[in-house]
Amino acid sequence: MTVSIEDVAARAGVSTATVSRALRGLPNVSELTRERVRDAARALDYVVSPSASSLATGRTSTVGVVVPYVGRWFFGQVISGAETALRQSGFDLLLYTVGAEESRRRFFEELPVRRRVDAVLVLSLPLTDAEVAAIAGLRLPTAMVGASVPGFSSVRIDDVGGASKAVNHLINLGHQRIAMIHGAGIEPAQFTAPEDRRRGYLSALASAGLDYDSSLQVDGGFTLAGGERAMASLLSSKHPPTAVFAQSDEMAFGALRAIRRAGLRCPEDVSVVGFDDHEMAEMLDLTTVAQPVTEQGVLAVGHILAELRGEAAPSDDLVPTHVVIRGTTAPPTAKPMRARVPARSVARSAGSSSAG
Amino acid sequence: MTVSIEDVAARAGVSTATVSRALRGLPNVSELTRERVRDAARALDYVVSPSASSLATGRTSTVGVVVPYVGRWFFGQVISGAETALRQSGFDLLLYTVGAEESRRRFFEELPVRRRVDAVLVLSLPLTDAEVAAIAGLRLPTAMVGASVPGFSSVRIDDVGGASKAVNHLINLGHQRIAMIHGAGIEPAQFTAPEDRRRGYLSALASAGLDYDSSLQVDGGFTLAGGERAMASLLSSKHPPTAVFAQSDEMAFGALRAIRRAGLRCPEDVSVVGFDDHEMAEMLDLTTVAQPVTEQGVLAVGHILAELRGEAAPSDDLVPTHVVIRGTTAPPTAKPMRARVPARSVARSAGSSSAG
DNA sequence: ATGAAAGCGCTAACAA
DNA sequence: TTGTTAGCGCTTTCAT
Repeated sequence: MTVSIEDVAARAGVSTATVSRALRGLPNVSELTRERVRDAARALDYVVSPSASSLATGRTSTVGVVVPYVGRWFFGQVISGAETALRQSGFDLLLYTVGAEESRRRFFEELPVRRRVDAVLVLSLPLTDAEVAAIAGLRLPTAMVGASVPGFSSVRIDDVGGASKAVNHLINLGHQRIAMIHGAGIEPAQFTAPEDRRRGYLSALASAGLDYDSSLQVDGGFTLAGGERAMASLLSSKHPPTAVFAQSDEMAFGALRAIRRAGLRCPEDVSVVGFDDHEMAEMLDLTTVAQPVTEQGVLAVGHILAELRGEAAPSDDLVPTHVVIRGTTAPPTAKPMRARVPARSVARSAGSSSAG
Repeated sequence: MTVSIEDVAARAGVSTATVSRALRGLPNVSELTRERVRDAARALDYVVSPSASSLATGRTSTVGVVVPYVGRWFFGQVISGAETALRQSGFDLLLYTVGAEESRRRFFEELPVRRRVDAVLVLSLPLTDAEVAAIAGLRLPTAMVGASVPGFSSVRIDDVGGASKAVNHLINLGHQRIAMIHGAGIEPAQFTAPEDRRRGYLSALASAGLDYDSSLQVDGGFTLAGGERAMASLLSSKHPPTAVFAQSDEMAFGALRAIRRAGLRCPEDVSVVGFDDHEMAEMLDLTTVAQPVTEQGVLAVGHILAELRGEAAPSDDLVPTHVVIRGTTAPPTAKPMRARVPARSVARSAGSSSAG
């Protein structure tokens, strides 16, 4: 029924060891023999049994990918990148979605990856200490995307740089009162994005010599509804901003809605820039900070493969971001909505401020 | 280093055969012995080696899931459903994304699932005849979601019913001139959604005694841009519809944009209903046809597990849909609709040609 | 109810 | 360069 290595060996007139060597491209096999073996294998439609091979080598040629949720553009892209890179190196991808509380608990409790994978990839999942300990206990090469944990390789975006690029874009347009809708530190400690993006925001303001006004920082909780509320409160303040930097596109979407509902227009009355380049950002014509996504999966895989080969110790990657300029940002207008006299006549130059 | 079944056997004072039986819950093991074995296993932190087990049984306890693309809400949900169901039955999920032409070709050429999985799940991937033949050649239980192929189990939504429910909703609101933006048959034959949804549309019109007007059927190519063009052309016709049924939410989004750009309003001037309940539908307040998504993954898994147990032959499921009423549908207004001049068409800034 | 032993299909020393 | 052989860790007859 199933053709085994013995069948191939018999047909090629060699031993099974030779077949194994020949098919895996090991040296010390004459080209003639290798051809013979290949022909036999092809003729018999032979496929190596991964279980047998794993059992013999102790390797599984499989990487476990742990992800909170699959159906979001971002994760999909990262997974695609990872899969391509893995497949290229002959690895399979075992998927674990642990978004639901229950499944997450079970995953870290039972660790179903044990004995099943050679390495682990954790995507955008800030881990608790106990969870980190569980993963560490596996003693497998592990890489994380979107979070950094000592001892594991990691791939993250440059949140600080991205945020300051976004804010610089607004500054270059001539804005001076620039608010920020942030997501407060609701998540575990490793989720450094809110803090990093805040730092980027502050440093951009500082290096432009702009005042820092704490009343211009509002919490949007990283949700659309939160962003809407935050924007509404900003608009109703006595001295509203002319531009807003939202720490996520979702919050920016909410902000757009709030602006519309307040009877104002974007970008004529208020400019908005988001962060993420969410799938819908293009559709809603949102200026935002984009990150290379697929690449992060590829990089993470690079890390674990290197570790697997014993070539490298855990290391961190910080990937750059760039501002995608769309229709929600424009120079401030000298409208009565603003109480202060705007400093005008800064060249529009949308393209020039694009950070590559 | 790694603890094996022998270690457990030694510690429990039984044979390896007994350990195997005890741990797998087989009968013919005294409760006392079973407890002893369980304790030993727990104490040693024993985990069965899947490779060894696979090699011995010929089963992999793994299911291959083939999907064109991971990062879309729909696929994510289906995968989640499938994974939960699989995990519950002790199966792992091996992921294959074949969206890219290249990866798709390689998948069906090399069939990397051979010897690796016990069954295959194909999600929303209309297969060519050659691809069907390749999968069939695996001789593995196979289920498809979103397409039906003779010989394989399948799970699909009731496209005909869904479409007619959507159109009935419009009819119940009082609409009489109801257009349809469809996606023509660009895909392989198995992609029956366009045709089925058209049938639902027609049957709803027919049973309401409404006239059928072929000029009210426009192609939107299943894209946002196409939907926008289609809607624009409908609006510019001499006798525009008061309501539109779009065969997909994406096309509906485009339609909404066209309406806005024409200076009209939805639902005051035109009602729009979509199909899919896309992630963004709620955000854009789109009335649409929703389908149970996670459930389709669960059902598909049910099929293959049943086949795996030899309990069932391939069979088909048709899952129901329901209309989600939101803000884009309303009764037609009495006053004749006329397009106003778009006030802001010039004000739009560069880089916004997302509708390309 | 339990044990002994023969594989499952491959890889990796070790020999030749 | 190639062959021999001993595992890898489990399951499954077949005995007992």
